[in-house]
Amino acid sequence: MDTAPTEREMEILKVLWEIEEGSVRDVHERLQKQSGLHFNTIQTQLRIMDEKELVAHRRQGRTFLYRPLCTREQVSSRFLHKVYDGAVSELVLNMLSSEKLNAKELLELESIIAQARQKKSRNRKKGK
Amino acid sequence: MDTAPTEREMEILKVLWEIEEGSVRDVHERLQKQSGLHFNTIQTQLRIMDEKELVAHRRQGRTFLYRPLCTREQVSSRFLHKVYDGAVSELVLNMLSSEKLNAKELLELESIIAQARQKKSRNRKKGK
DNA sequence: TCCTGGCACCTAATATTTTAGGTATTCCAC
DNA sequence: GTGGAATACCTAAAATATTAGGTGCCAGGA
Repeated sequence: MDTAPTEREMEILKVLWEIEEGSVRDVHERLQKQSGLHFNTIQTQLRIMDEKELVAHRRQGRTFLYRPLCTREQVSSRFLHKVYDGAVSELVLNMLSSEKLNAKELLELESIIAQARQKKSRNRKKGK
Repeated sequence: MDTAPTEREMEILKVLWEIEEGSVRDVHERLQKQSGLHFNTIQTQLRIMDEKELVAHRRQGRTFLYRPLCTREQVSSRFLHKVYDGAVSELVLNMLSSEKLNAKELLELESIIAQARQKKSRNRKKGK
């Protein structure tokens, strides 16, 4: 994964992130409703993405099963650095103002971070 | 802002977010070191971005001053929905695992969210 | 006045992405 | 076997993004 995924490649990756592994048909079916794209279009995209090493494939009988090589973490990290120069808190601040989270969601978020922090301090004590 | 900014457009937008408003020259100078792009290249990009309404311009004497119409919030929100189907906590979870924040940064993050939550509950009481 | 530098504006070449048609092969049902 | 369906593979057109050359205008200094 060196080149950033294009818009369409992202859509395909998203499907693969969900299903973990799938044939052209699997991806096509899930994209069909929204996009109306031709089967071959997806196939070609996947071949190109294979060349770019955004995905990899293995054979199962006659059909190829594709899996993502590029992860959501990688894509997100790239985005963070591209748009925010890596400032996570800036990003979060913007999310809070644009996404209208309810109290429960905010609480959940807070606890996610608290947990990460506690885990970190535990590890420090253990000398990890 | 309807079409998503392309890769290059994003770089230009990022400059405009920083400087708020600037001429082709301003943008070009800030991009020159990294990218080595020609002045006219930036000018053309800005013209196209103007057509797409990613930016707007006004005249100051003979020169155009461009400002971003597309905000970081918009770009981020779009990203969130495209990649995570809008699940903020998923995104944050991934950020926490990929970005290696230190304890201080985590604490800051936690407090940002706590503040947002408190503000929300205050507003609820006031019936806002 | 004349020249020069900076700019908008026009134009187009090149590269990349996006799309899908056509062919060949294989497998399964009949 | 034969026909049809599903698939990989090959190919290329169309759309879009990226890049920069060239022209002409105008303002300010010589």
